[in-house]
Amino acid sequence: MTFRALAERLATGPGAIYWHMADKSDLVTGACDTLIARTVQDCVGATPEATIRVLALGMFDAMSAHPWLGAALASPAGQLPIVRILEPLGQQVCALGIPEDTRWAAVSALVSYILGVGGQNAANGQLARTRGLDRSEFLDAVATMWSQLNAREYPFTRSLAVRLRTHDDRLDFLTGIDLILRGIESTRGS
Amino acid sequence: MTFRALAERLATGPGAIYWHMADKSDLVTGACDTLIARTVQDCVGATPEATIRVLALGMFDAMSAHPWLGAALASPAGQLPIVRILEPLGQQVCALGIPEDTRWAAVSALVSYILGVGGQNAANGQLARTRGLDRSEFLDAVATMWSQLNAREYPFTRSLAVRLRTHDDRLDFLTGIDLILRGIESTRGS
DNA sequence: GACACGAATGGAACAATGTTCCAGAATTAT
DNA sequence: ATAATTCTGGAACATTGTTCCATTCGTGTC
Repeated sequence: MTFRALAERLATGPGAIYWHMADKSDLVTGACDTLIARTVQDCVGATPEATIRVLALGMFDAMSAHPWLGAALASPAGQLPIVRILEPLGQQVCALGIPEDTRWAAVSALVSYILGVGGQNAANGQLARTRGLDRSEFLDAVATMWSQLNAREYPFTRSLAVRLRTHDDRLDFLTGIDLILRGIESTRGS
Repeated sequence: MTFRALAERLATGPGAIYWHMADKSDLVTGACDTLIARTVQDCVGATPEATIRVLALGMFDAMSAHPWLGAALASPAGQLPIVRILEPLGQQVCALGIPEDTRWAAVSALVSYILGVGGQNAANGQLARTRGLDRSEFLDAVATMWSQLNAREYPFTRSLAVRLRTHDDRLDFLTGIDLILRGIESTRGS
């Protein structure tokens, strides 16, 4: 979304926008903020783990629905949008009974993973869009490239090529969350 | 790094560069590729877990040393640079004895986490640089902002503010990797 | 040795985009 | 009604990726 496009949609000029906003990062951060606030509120599950899953999935879906979110969340660090995600995750990790000295590691791993997947997905989507491919065409292209890799150097990647065409991003994402959750819980006993 | 700066450094014009490269993404992808290839080669540890740790730390250090890497790795998805990371991680996960149907989840979680942390760190660094802050000043600014948050809405984030000033990015990153590794290994039995 | 032809150069120009400027319109206060 | 402040919107500026093209360089040929 460019400033001129925004100005046209608002039937005004760029200058009018700059009277209300300092710069583009202001605009984007604000949009992130309201969107994430809406996404994060009323995320409750039966258990802390379930709540974390719901939160993570909410973020995943928000980033899928708004491709700019993934890219936008990468830049304003420590800012309000990130805190809006950090806080409920942290509260749930506390509720899990994780000792204080490992809470930060647990929460930071969750946040990094969520933002990492989101950013990667957003980039994939944007790449596909600029090339005029839909999702399955894009996956096909990647799978084909992977299957053509050198068999001796890239055995593992080649073995993934088939599975790639039919995989479910959302499910894989949730599996990753569960993986981290299990890792977190295994620290509780030690 | 802008094309004009690059042209000046090379004592030539932009046109000369375009004779050899298709566009900027070509240039960046190429740079990523050689850098990651160098980073990933000879990553060996005593055990698969240790090797994964070494690989991840290598990527972390490379992204710290070259801030553009984090941003660059977000865009070319499924491309060679990503595959260069995916492959050795996958091989080590295989060596861990993870059953085939959960290998993808394990590897994809690792990759997403590594890229997520890298991207976030790169963004933090860039933000700090544009504001002319060094690392400790930047952490101070974030810690101060966090400690001034509303106590009722953001208890967890506030409780992190103190710890933030003295934390070690590299160590936290490795802790996250260990978390995921433990989660991966706990799937082996089930 | 002169010439021809493709490879490579480098600087000017173009297009898109974030940003600033400013003359004026709209609104509000006195 | 007048003055001052707020707000608008379009023109202009700076930066950056990219393209164009006249020119130069190197190499093989007669």
